[in-house]
Amino acid sequence: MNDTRDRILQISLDHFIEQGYENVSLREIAEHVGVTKAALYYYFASKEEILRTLIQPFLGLEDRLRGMLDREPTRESWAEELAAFIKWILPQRKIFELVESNHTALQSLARDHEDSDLHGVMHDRLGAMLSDESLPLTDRVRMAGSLGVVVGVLAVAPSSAFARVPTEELEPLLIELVKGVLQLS
Amino acid sequence: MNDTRDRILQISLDHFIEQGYENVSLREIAEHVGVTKAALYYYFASKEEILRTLIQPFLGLEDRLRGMLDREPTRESWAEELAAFIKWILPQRKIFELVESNHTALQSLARDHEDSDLHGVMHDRLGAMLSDESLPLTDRVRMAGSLGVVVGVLAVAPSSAFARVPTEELEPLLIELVKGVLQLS
DNA sequence: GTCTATAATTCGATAGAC
DNA sequence: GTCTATCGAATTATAGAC
Repeated sequence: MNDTRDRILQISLDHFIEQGYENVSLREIAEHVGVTKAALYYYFASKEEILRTLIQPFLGLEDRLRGMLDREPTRESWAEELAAFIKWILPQRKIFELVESNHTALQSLARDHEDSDLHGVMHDRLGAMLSDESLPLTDRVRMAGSLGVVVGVLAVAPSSAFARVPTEELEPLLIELVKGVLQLS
Repeated sequence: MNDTRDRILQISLDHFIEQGYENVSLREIAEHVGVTKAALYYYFASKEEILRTLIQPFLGLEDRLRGMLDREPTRESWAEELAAFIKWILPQRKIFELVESNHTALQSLARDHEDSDLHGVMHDRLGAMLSDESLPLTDRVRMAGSLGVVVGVLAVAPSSAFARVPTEELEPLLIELVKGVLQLS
């Protein structure tokens, strides 16, 4: 019966998104779950492990991004990669919110463990790509902007806004927007 | 001679952006400034006051946003408002980064004080606008996406990427992108 | 203005009973 | 599995000397 464990995860997810990982205490989580702080430690070895469990679906992302950015992207290839990313990310929108609203927490999480540094890799590779002056500035701005579209619709906009719009409806709209920003439509 | 005070602000700004407000201790700031923790309290009454001083240029934003969203925006009016916002925000890019990477800190900051709730207002109004089902879904997605473009280029992209691109060069590119996403070009 | 020293609180984590 | 009780560490903030 993993009921308690599931509720810990669900409540942690909600609170981490709304208040930020660092501002949520284990006492607070335990209160909402209806147990004491100590009970949390029966299921998770630490607060960080709760966070790490929540973002587990994202761990494959690092390799994905490495491949994505190693190929010296053009506007065309970037559009294709972003489209694939959109399809992959849409069913996990809420966890994407968690990741996007807790950059710094994930950063230190990866620093301590020799864990895969999700956001560090993304940040560095993105920086390299967008700073590469062999590409025209307009292209680089469009690449950053097209990524911003995805983040904007899925994570910057209040979750209430599009939370109930089904994935299948959102996906083509997003892909069309991305292609538009990259001047490929 | 406000030299120490200025260095406190500058170093705090850098660290808050890179590590997140909650993960930066006053001890750490004092160390980098070259004084002791206690000296910070000669210039600022609290850690929060350092943050509040840094985002002071943004305090006018709340009224701006209120007006922006009270007019039941269309794609056209939203494009105009965003263009004005871009022009206003560009000279303060770094502080925009601070705001964007510290949502939750600013949220609790506003909760305690009866201060103007910068991000709370933005969040609520945006949510209302983007949830308003009297507008077609495509328009609402485009509005969210156009905002995402701005955030993406100025704050999501690593600061190294476009930090040295002059404002006058970035402004027309951004405005063109926004208009494109809103199908107005 | 800046220091040393310390108070007061909170948090993550552990020990051990049941 | 969950509890009570507590530890140790870190943090913000203050008091008072210089």
